[in-house]
Amino acid sequence: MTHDSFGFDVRSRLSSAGTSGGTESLGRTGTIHTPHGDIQTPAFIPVGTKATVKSLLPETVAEQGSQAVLANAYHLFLQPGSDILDEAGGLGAFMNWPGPTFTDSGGFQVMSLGVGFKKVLSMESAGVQSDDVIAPKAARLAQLDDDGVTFKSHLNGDLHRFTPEVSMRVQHQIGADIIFAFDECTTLLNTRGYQERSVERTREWAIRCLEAHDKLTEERSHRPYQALFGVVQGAQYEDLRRHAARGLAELSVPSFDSAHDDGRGEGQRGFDGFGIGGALEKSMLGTIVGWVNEELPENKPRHLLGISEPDDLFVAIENGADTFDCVAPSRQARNGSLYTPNGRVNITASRFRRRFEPVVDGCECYTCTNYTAAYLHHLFKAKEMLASTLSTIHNEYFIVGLVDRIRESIENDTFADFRDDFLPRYYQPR
RNA sequence: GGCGAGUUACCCAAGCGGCCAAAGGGAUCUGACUGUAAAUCAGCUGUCAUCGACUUCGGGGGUUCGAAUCCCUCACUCGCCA
Repeated sequence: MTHDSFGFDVRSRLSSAGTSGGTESLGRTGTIHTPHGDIQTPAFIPVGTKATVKSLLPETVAEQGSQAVLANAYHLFLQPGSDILDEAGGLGAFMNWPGPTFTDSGGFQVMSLGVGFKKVLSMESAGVQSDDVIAPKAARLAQLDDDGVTFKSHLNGDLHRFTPEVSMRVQHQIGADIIFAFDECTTLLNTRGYQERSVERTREWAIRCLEAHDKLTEERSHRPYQALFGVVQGAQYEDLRRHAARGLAELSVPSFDSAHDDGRGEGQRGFDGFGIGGALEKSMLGTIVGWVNEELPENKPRHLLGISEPDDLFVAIENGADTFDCVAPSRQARNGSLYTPNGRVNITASRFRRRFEPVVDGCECYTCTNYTAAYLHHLFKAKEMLASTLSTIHNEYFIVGLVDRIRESIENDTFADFRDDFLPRYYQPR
């Protein structure tokens, strides 16, 4: 009872013996099947917001181990326009990426345009709650209502409106293999009451996304099948998270599209997978992912949106997350912050001026096998664009490879050993 | 040889009697970045030090309660005219 072109198989489970406590672990490995290839999970998916992983050739993205890339509907809608992606034959064809692709719905952008937003907040700042604007970076560009969002383009100020239906249309035009429902992304600083209303709004939007998606899938049956993931919100509240997850998992709407029946019966459509999004207080990340994944069906993939810190990856995978995306590896690379087994280092620091060794000894990435830390240091100091390229290769390789090794450790039943070896070294005081 | 303009912290450059240890850049150094308005942003940069203290604005000498700022003088730089 699987789709002809999309599906998910669990391959092995994280043994509970390998984790703290004696309870059954939610962690697993598996395979996501898409029209453009399979993704072995857990997997880290690099972000290519505007149909490019900044500073990298698509061939290079593949060489450093990435199985898929994630682009953004909001950005591509504004520029060059999702109709152009459609004419080009879809995101993959347009950017010359033959593998699987994802697009984010634009919900997060609407949020971050509305308020100065930090996704993972520290405990201190999480203490204060308010629905007022939180430290706006500039004037608000977005206004939210129950039907959708009206916003000004950050590029030229043009007025636009996103609704669940618009997001679905845009994401169908872009044509990624996996697309996300249009959700409202709150911050930890919103009040409990606001989070409740927001979860309800996201659920209503999810229904509209499913209906619009079904219609578009029918209309555009000449295109490869696109899987739709619902997004679980609910901030740091257990009851809201569980309620949101259960609600989305149970959702199904009448479908035109019997060809893509997912097993819930002829003529019904539900989500193909799920995203976990929204405000996450770092110390609760694993707990929250666990609540959600206890409610979500085991036979569908779960994507944790916007996370890639090593400790977050371990704890999220242990709690049943399958895929991740995050801008951090590439952004930090461009800003000179490189990953090592002993934590991040700022390659622009003067101590690297004469370090004629790889950034990470023994690292098998293209950068470390061919260039020295001193050379990267120089490229940054000289503001040469090769600095971004070489650093991004290293950082993406590091995080993609880290998740690959976590996957292997689950299959070898050495997850806990690997984690307990890796994390203390990575976060040791320097 | 004559006339004019100038000399400010690592560099460029404001300041033209007190609010100046001295604007603003750059550079240096350090740090941050979690569904990318990010090749971005923040802090630091005379000395010692916790408040605070001490020595700076080409050199020297004056005027003044008080000078980077006014006067004299010397040195150097750059223009234009011989």
